[in-house]
Amino acid sequence: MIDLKALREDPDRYREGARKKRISVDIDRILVLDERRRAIQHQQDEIRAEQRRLEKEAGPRIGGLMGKLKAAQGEEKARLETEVAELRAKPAALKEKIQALEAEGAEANAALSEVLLTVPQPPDSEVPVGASAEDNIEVRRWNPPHFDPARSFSEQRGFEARSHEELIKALGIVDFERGVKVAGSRSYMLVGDGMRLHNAVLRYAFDFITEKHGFTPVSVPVVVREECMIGTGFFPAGKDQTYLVDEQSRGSAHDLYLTGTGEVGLMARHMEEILDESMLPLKLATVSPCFRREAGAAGRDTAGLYRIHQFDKVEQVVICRADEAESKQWHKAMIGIVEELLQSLELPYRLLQCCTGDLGPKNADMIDIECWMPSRGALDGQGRASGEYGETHSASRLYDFQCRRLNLRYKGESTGGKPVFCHSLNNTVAASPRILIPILEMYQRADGTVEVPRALRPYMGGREVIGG
RNA sequence: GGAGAGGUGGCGGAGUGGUUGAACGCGCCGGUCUCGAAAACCGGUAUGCCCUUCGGGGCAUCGGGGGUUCGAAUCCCCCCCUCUCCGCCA
Repeated sequence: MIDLKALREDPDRYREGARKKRISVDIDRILVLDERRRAIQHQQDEIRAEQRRLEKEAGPRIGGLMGKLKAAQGEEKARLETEVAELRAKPAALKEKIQALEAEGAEANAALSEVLLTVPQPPDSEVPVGASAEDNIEVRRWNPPHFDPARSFSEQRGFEARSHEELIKALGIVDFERGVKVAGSRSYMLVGDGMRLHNAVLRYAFDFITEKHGFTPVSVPVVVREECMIGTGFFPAGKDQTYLVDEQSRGSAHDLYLTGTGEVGLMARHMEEILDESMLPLKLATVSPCFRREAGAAGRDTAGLYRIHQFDKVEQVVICRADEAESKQWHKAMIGIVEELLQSLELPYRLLQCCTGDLGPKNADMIDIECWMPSRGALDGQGRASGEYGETHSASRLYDFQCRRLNLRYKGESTGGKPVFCHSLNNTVAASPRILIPILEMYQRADGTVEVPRALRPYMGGREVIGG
């Protein structure tokens, strides 16, 4: 949610922000609706004030007259009755006016809040302007010793890389056929060492973020109410990317939605709260299943573990004071944690500064982290992939956009005791099975077996190899 | 699924038709006392929107919506949510 007052004062900033994000939103309509709403409210307030004045003087008079009326007779009685009726009529007339205005105001309000929810957070000025992920800008790369994605896999390793799909098939560690039988396209079932490796990564990542970096472990509901989806900024824009649990047709009051990330539960946990400044920053981490419909992605990345409907993810979230420098610092820190994790897994990666067109409605700034995946990218003459970076992490900085929607505030000395919306940030720690792609492909050996990364061995019962 | 109880300010908890935006307690802030602190005592302490000559003023808000009434936290209707017991169940 953006600040309506700020929009009123500087509508161009929001026009420009939406334009840069390639999101269409009618700012003028908001200004008109806002103007109308305020005019109506103003009228309503004045009439109400008048009504209250009347009611204060008319009440006791009516009481007095009613007393006299009991004793009165004939003309006197008729006169008193008329007077009482007059006294009663005035506020009644005002009430009708108020009700008419109320209806009008409610309409304007509803229309306004609906459009307001679609106004994206303007991107930070330093975010490069661009149309889509194509225009994202590489910030830096990191390579483990003995491997550089700039040179071919075979040159460096002495054999041709197999894709994770080939490796999986040979090792029998993912059952796509039966996954599809059970749950439809983009479904899978991890089996044996596939499931073990998946769990190992998640447990490693979870311990990494909670034990090593002090984030508080929390579990999250993954079936949530709509307020949580709106509050965290995923709705209305992402509604068709989300699975709907239709409970209304069964007589329940509300439908529920499957979350696409643990971020929803972690953030929504604190909605409608006023935190004491001393509690901040809140550093939270969870591991949860994530569900994504992948609507509009038909035909893209259909094979393998890259784009699937359900996966598990360790997620980190920070809720901090409304301080630009502080939240920027947390953004860096959260990215640093992921870099440390990927380096410990010795996976080549790069950081991308996402351009405005790739940000999504809620972000002011976003850094993607991509791991090197030998099986992706353009094919050569022999049908061999050249390898390509593939997105595995995404670090978002949102200022108070999300907390405004969630009505998540804090107060303390620095706010002068007044409640102020918090800032929030989120970043992947590890999402699996997607992260298994670079792990399997980078750790494969000439004989088709896969070495277990050193960091994961404690989580694999000390095993060093999968297969063979 | 069946039966019942309840939703009031940051929290606890009064309040069943008339200056009640709301007693009282806790918490918090300021002051007195003290070398300092605690205790005690005194005072203050909701949010949102709008207007403002920046002193302040107006309106709304007691789960949500509608109704009765000159007037509703209080009465009536509908809805939502939470809790307890029973049933089922990992």
